[in-house]
Amino acid sequence: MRPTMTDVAAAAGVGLGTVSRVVNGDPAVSPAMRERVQAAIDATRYRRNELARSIRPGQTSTTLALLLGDLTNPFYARMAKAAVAVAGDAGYAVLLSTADEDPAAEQRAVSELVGRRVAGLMIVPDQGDHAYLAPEVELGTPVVFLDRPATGIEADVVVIDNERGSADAARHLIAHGHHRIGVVVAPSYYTTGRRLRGFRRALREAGDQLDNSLVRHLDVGSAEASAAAVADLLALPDPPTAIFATTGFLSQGAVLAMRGREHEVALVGFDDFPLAELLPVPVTVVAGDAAAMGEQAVRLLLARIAGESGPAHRTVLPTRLIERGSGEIHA
Amino acid sequence: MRPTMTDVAAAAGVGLGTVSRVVNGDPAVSPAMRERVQAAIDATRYRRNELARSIRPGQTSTTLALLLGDLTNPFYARMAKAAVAVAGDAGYAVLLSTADEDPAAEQRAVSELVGRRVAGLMIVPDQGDHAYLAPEVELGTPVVFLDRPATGIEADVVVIDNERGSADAARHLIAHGHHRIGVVVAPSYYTTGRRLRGFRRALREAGDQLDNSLVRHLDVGSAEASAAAVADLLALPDPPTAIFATTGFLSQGAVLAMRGREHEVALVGFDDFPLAELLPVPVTVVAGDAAAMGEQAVRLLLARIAGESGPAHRTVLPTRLIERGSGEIHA
DNA sequence: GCGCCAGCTGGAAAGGTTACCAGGAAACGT
DNA sequence: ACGTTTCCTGGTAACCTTTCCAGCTGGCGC
Repeated sequence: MRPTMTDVAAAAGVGLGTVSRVVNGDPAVSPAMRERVQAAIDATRYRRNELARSIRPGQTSTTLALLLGDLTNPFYARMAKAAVAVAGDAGYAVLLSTADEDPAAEQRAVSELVGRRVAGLMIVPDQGDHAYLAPEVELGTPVVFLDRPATGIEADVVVIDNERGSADAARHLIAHGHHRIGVVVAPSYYTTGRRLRGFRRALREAGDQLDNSLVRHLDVGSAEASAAAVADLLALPDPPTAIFATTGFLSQGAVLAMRGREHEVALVGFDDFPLAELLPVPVTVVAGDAAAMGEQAVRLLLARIAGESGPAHRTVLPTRLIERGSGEIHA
Repeated sequence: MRPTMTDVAAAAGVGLGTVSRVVNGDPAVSPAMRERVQAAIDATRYRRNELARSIRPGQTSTTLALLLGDLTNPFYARMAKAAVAVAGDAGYAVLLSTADEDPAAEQRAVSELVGRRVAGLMIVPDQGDHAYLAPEVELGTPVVFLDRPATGIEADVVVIDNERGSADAARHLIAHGHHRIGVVVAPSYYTTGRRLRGFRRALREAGDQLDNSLVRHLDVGSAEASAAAVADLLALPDPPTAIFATTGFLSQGAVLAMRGREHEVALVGFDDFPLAELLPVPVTVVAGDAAAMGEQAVRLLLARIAGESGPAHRTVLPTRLIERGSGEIHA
């Protein structure tokens, strides 16, 4: 159906090897011959078959895989966008796969991707054990974890500085006079745990203390669950003067619950989200650089593909506190 | 490096063909033999090489390609998520590529993808000519366009009903007593043109007329540009009582510009966006079903891959008016 | 002028899989 | 009991590309 090198060779009346050399820009071919073959390539509309190319031994395909939970989360969308861009610049395509936080689905997806002989795997891991990846890594498929490390295997990882970011949030609230702070914590594993820890520690270092009765651990990380928890907190006899939400979705839920009482309660959230500055009361956020995370992951992968074999790298990206004036106590 | 069928055959002491049959679930193999081979597969950790598999004649790879402009746009993110999910269910992986609205980049990306012998292409096309795709389609790679049709080639397309959706928006505003309506139009080609047309026609059908001096065509589709244009409209001696924004980003810019005057001016926007209901004044939107668009595109592609060869399909998905109470005139 | 080297070209093998063909054994019918 | 059919298995070719090797030609040095 599609023209092959053989077709081009026949059209140009040359050998197969010569066509290959021209296609790959091998300098060991005379200008006249190059021109003749190129004409045949154009005439036949030949396009090199990357698949056939990468079944050769030692050859690794020029495709990376990105496996993540939810593309609808703007953080992951930005991450994916950056990863695709950087990979594309290096001549790599990106196979996108989703696992929706389901360990079994993740494992199935990895199996699919490995079957396609991707040159490297980028994974936003869930809390399950990732020892099952060891044979793949051993067989030469490098793996990079994003946003959170994985248990059961040692591999490169790119995370943001959850603790420091949360500490910044805590200090921001303290500086604005808050002592009674409610916290909504998403049911995640690594990131939210770190965020709570960093927040708590910063308070302690400031001579303050987090009131555990004001910390709500949610069963699901949805805005609705957060809204319910925050409403509950605000209904207390002695409600908190500020809320810290550990994820973007939770912040949105908090905004929902604070409707009409925006000026009584301050809100700081982890993860920036679009429109945060347009809300009735602008929300101060701790922003992680999703694009940098995606870029760094690709770079790590490319280095491993190129043969780098040192110990696992751990990249910790800084966060940025974006103050949007939600700190003052108005009540 | 990685175990191959030959390794499995050697381990099990059987022929290559038998291994292939077991791997592919061919029923013409005795249970005893199946078990023996399966044991060897498990022992060697064999995984079928999809690349080698798909270079065979007639065989098409089990990979689809999705080429879009901006993954950061929540509409496209939802679309991509749905497409990946549906494709995955059918055993297809999705190669994600971005073109950032640049015709040259798009063409380069398509070339890359075709080189990887994807079984089908999903493209969110920009305004350039797409005749260059004709040879690919002829050579058996089906193409589906999403969100907007492409010129220069006949292919399946999935769009939303831009005109009817905008007409709904117009009727909504009329029903709430608006006659002086400002419109911000993004510099896009197909969608925004349709939206403006549908909006204008609905007004005319209601015996009203769109004042062209209140229609602002933007050079860029950013929130900032929209904010500037809306601010300009609101600064008129006789400002509009309502704004219609033709895209989600433009709506957000309008919200920005309307700050502090939310209760004087109504806002209706095309495209739903997160947090629209949390804004100072909830924004009524015309929502297209991005997920349905992605799903339908994959389905069309799979049908074509399966051999369907009729004329091009044109799927027009309905929109939904989500009223969030922004219609009343408060001034 | 002859030999040698460099430069260029052609051919063949390999890589992992599938499809097809042939062959062997067992079972069944007569 | 013999022939035939069915069931199962093994081997081989083909897919498209790259790599390696061999061979050829022309040029240059001595």
